[in-house]
Amino acid sequence: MTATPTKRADAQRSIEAILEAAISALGRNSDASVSEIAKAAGVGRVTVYGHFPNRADLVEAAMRRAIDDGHSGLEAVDLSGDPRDALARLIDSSWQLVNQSRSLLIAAQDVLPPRKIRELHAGPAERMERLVERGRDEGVFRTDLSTAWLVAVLHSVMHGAADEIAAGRLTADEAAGHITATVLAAFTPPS
Amino acid sequence: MTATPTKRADAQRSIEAILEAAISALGRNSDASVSEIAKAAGVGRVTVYGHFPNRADLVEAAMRRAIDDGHSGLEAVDLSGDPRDALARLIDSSWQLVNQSRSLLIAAQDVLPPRKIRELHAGPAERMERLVERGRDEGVFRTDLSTAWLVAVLHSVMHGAADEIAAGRLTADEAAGHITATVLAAFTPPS
DNA sequence: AGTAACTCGTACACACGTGTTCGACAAGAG
DNA sequence: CTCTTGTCGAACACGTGTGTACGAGTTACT
Repeated sequence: MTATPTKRADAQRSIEAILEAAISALGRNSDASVSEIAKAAGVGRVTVYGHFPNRADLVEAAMRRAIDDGHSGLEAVDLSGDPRDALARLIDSSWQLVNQSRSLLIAAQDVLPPRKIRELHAGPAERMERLVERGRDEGVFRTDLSTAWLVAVLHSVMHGAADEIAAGRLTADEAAGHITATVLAAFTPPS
Repeated sequence: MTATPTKRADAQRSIEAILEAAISALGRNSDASVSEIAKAAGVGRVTVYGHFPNRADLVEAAMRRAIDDGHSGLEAVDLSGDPRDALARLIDSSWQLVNQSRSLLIAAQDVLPPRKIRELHAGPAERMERLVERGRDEGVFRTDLSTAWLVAVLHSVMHGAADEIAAGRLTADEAAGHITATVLAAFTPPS
């Protein structure tokens, strides 16, 4: 009868540790096993299954957590003023997140259906799209290509930069500048 | 004593079928098993191991074959004249290949060390780099970013386009034009 | 025609990951 | 303090993929 509405403090700590470990472990290796994640969390493998029914559910929870954490930081970015400057600011802030959790994204893509992925990204993606739309309206971004394509290009270039860093041909410091310089040029209306 | 220098005609046919099936199967599913590949080739799984010691070696051979096939087609592309036009022509020809075998590339990345991947791509990549270099020398491509980065951007955008097609937000027909329009703008020197 | 090369199916050994069950034990909540 | 909740390790069942071994049958060279 005396149902316990909230989880016990003990359990909350475990869940916390597991999610953090999952983000970290999957960030390094996109197909890390549940055992590895449990070990990284300082927790037994069985305990993980006590809180998450599947590996898939665990990955989804980790993904959601990582995105939510990043999203709150992104919302602080000022998107007013010249869209080009605003885009540069947004890239500066987004880039770190994309670079750190790109392996986690791959893990999610392996396990989750595409629509789930899209649903998780809906929040951050929307702000980006609105900014691009505004730039198009104001004539500083090109309109001969669709907004969806321009956003996709931005994503591609960021992921490409992450690959270049992994390959050792680019340093993390240079990346943001390169991305901004490239994307801004790509978004400029053709003369 | 009477050593047979060349493989028997029988065996050559099998190897051929296996490689073709591997390219096709891995092109659809980057982690297709040896069984699947063998079945697709109309051959027993054991026969595959008779010609390729590992799954990794098989993937490498398939990758090499796919690249060589594509490379010979790419060599026919005329790279003289305005570097922008030449780049457009090269993209037109390269795009199909990248789009078709992107899943195969993923398979290769899963199994082969990065330096092997790079080594396999060395041939096609070199022509591309030389073209970009020439464009930079002639002042039509920007020099404030490294050649390596510009080439990486081109790759990223092509792979991104492949993703967009897979997601159903872009048709294969539109792709080449979008890629060219985007990359040409990205390569233009900043005013 | 004879011989070596090749192919096939089945079966085995092995490794790895997932998800579940069990019983003993610790820790939080009332 | 007591009882519920959570944790732990070990073990099990299951599935999947890799690579190897064997024996019998078939195909191509000479």
